[in-house]
Amino acid sequence: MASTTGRKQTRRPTSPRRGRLAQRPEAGESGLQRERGRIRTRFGTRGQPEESRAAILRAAVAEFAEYGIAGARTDRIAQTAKVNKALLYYYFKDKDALYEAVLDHVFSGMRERVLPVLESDLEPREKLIEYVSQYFDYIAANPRFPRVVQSEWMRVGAHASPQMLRIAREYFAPIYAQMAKLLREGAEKGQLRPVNPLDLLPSLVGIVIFYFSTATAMKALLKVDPLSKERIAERRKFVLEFITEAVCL
Amino acid sequence: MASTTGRKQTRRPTSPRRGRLAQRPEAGESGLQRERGRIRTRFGTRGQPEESRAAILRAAVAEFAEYGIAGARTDRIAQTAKVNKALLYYYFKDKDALYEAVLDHVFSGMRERVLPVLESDLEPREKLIEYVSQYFDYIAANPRFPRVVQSEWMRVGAHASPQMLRIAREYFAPIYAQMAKLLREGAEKGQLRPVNPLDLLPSLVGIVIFYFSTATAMKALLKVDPLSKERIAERRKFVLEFITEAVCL
DNA sequence: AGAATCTAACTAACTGGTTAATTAAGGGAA
DNA sequence: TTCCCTTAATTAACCAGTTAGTTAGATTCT
Repeated sequence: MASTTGRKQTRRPTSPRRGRLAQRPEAGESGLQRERGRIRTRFGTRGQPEESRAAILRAAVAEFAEYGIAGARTDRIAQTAKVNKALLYYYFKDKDALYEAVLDHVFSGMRERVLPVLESDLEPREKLIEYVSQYFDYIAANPRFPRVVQSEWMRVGAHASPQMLRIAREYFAPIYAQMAKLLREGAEKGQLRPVNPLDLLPSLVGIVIFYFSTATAMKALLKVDPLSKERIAERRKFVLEFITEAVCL
Repeated sequence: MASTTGRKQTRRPTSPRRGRLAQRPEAGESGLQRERGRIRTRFGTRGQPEESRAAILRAAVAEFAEYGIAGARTDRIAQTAKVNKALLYYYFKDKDALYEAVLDHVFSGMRERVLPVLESDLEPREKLIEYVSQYFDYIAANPRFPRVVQSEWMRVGAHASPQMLRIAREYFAPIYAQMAKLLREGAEKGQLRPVNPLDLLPSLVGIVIFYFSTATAMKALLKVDPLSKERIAERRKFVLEFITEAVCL
C-alpha cells in the first residue's frame, strides 16, 4: 500500500461505457453545467479562459501548500479547479512550470508589498518596523503562502536549480541588498544594534513564517485556533515588540 | 518455478539455472564480497543485523531530510544503506514506519538534550538562555534534522494524524509545559518580559531551525558557507543575544 | 472555416511493497 | 565429528497501483 503518496483514483476499469465515438452530453445540457446554483459554461467556451487559468493557479497554490512539490497531485489540482487535467497542460507546460507560476505568484506579491517600504526614505528604525509589519500582514492575509515558501527553500538540495537561482535573483537579492543598507545606516545613526543581515534576515523570516507554516498542526494539536483574528492580532503585536526589543536601541 | 500459489510463474524466464537442490556458491566466494577494499559479509549472515538496521536508519534520515516524506524514495534509501530494498521491509513495516523511526530518532535526541535543562533549578533567565543554547547546539551538530522537523510540522494538513498526535504528546507537550512554567516564573520574578509561550516557543524554534533548514539553499546562492565553523559560532552568538535582548529584562 | 478552449480516455514510467529463493550459523542427535 | 534441521538475515525478481503527461478529438465563438 502506498501510504504517504498513495491516493485512490479508480480508473473505472469495469464500469460499462458507451462507445467511444458515440458520446454526447445528455440532451438538455447543451454544454452548460449547473453547479452550485449558478450556470457555468463548460465546453469549448471562449468565455472564461482567464477564469480557468486563475482557477488552476489558485488550486495549485492550495495543493502545493498542503502537500509540497513531490506530494502535490495534478489530478487533485484539476479536480479542485473543476477543470480537466489536460487543461493544466494546455495552460502550463508541466507540473514544474505550474509550480514556478505558483512561486512567482507568491513571491511577487511579497516583493511588491515589501520593497516599496525598503526603498522609501523612512528612518532606519521605522523602516525596519514597517518592513516587518508589511511582511507580517502579507503573510497573515495569505496564510497558505509560508508553506510554499518553506517548501521552496527546502527543495534546494546540495546544488541550486536554475529556477531557484532565478527566484533568488529576482526576489531575494533586491530585498537583501536593501536590508543590508538599512542595517548599515541604522547602526551608523545609532538607531539599531549592529547586526549581520545574514543573521537578521533569516531570523525575521523564520519568526514570521514558522508560526503560519505550522498553524494547521497547532490547530490540530491545541485547542486554540492560531489563525483566529484575535490570535493573529496578538501574534502581530508580539512579533513587532520582539523584534523591536531585539534590534532597536 | 513451481510456485504453489500460482502468483508468478514467469520468474527468471531466461537465465539458465542449476537444479534447485544442487545449488552452492562458487568456490572461493563463500558468502563474502569484496567491496571498496574491505571485506563485507553479504549473504544471510547473522553477523551485522544491528549494523544493517542502523545503516538503513541513517540513510533514511538523510533521504527524508533531503526530499521530504513524499519525495523520499525507498529504492534510494536501500541503495545509500547498501542493502536490498526488501531489507527495509524486513526491519520496518513500511515507508511510514521507517519515517516514524526517523522522527523518533530526531525528536528523542532533542528532548533528551533540552528537557533536563528545563527541569533543572536554574533561575528563569539563565534557564531560558541555557535552553536556547542546548537547542541550538543540538541542531548545529545535526544540521539535517531541521529539515525533518520542518517536514513533519508541514505534513499535518487540516487534521492531525495519530502519529503526529503521538509525537506531539511525547515530545512537544512536556517541553511546552515546562516552558510555560518557566515564563510564568520569570515574569513574576521580574527577570523576563511577560510573554505568551504560544508566541515565544514557535519564535525560538523558527529562529533556530529556519537558518539550518535553508542552509543548503543559502550555500548554493551566496558565496558564504552557512555551516562553516566560524559562521555557526557567529550565528550562535547572534541568536543568543537576539533572544536575550528580546525577552530578558 | 478556423482558432481557441476544453475533455474522456489512454499510456509509459515509476514506486511502494511482496515473494520465494538463498545463505550462514546454531543446536541437537547419532 | 558429521549430518540434518531450524531460524535469522538477505536478496533478485516481480507486481499492482499510481501518476505525470499525451492524444485525438469535441465544442463554441468569431
